[in-house]
Amino acid sequence: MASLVPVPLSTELTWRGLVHQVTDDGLLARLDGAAVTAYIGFDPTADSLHLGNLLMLCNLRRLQEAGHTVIALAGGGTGMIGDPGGRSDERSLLTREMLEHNLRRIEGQLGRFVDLGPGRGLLVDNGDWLWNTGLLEFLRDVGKHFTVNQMVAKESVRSRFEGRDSGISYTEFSYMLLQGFDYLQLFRRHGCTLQGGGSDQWGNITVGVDLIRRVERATAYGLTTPLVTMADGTKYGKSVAGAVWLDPARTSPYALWQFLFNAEDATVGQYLRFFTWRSREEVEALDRATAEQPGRRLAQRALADDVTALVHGPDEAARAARAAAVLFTPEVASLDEATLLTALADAPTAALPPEGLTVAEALVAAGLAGSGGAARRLVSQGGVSVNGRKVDPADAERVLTSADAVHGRFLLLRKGKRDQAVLRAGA
RNA sequence: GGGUCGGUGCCCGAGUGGCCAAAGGGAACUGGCUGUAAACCAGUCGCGCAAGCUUCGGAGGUUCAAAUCCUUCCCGGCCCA
Repeated sequence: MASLVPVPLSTELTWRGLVHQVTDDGLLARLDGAAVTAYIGFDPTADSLHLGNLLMLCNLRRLQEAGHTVIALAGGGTGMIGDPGGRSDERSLLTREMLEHNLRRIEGQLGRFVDLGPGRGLLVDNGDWLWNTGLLEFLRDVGKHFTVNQMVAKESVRSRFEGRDSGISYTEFSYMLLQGFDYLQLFRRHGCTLQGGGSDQWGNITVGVDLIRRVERATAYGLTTPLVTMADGTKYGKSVAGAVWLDPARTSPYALWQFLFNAEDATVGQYLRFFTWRSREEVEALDRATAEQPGRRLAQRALADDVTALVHGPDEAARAARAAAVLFTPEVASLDEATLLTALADAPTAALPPEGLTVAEALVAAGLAGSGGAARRLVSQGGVSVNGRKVDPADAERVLTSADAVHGRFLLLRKGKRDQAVLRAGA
């Protein structure tokens, strides 16, 4: 995982396409020099980080590997407010209990991606200062440095002014000041002089940079990364079922691997640059492979293997890859039980009720169809196979018996080309 | 607090007493072509095998009949104080 080649960090970030905007053109050169302290914030809006956050985690790690000190900031304070950016409507506030829960879970995840050793990295919670700052103190020390005029001009706020039926509460309007205050705190406490984030964070980051200049008369920097999007322009990391999470309980390693493996040709190269540690030569070779032999999906496989390993470890990645290989073989039914068992360990599974089920009922039980009608529709459209064999469109009501189960225990159901699930009997 | 406009299916959005399970678009799903891509083409897209049932912010009401009318409550936008 460590970059063995001594490529300057600025070069590294540039060829990977990770630099979107910088507050000062001199920043990249500085990154190749003496160690700086950098931070990126993560708000605990859910109890797990997702694929979108992973890019920021990767960036932190790249900074760290280049010798810089990194701070992962968990937004125990800002999470109470909610960033208005990128949203068309007001957020519903999290309760303090939910927030606490999310915070603990996310802090645990952050610690797995950045080295928190002394002098290497730090995990902080902005609740540490935000909960203890008085309102008057905040208004005088922070608010005084910004005019509403400039705050209103920020993209995150302006978009909420233009919306026909949306507005923005004073609460969310204040968010940028809180984030600016965070940066100031980290500057004072830890000498932090660089804040990173997605391009949607630009406005918030510059508030902090300005604040530090005005209050401390010091120069701090901001660096944003392009927003990761899919070929159709939508935000990356949202699957059909919602976000792709880093918590294996929410998104299994198998599901993560599958999501990555299905990356489009048009964007897989960008993802490899963003999310993996492959060298420029390797990535460009994979680009060529995609161009010349797209059907082999070598780039997608590399992406799925690397990122799954990064998030869940190499063993889980290998298992997910094996499960994919097995489950997408037409001969699944003829595999021996041991192979099947290991392959299925990661695939979505549900218990097989002892009584006979119709094909339609089995699909619902396995979670592949939301209702009986939907299940029947799928079968009649020819989109279902059981144990690798397509179900006749007229057979939705056929009762599956133990004779249909592989090794008497497994029912391998597949919807369409990609969606697989297993019903298994007994323990 | 006053005025005013609005809250429709995953999202946007039409519908203003029956012809409404509710137009249209997007998303999504299946099939075809492929490569477990993309694009494109076709079909599907509340629940139910069906008869039918349950939906249009919540609760009541008027009516043979309500997403559509009335009352009230909740939520949001804009303007005023």
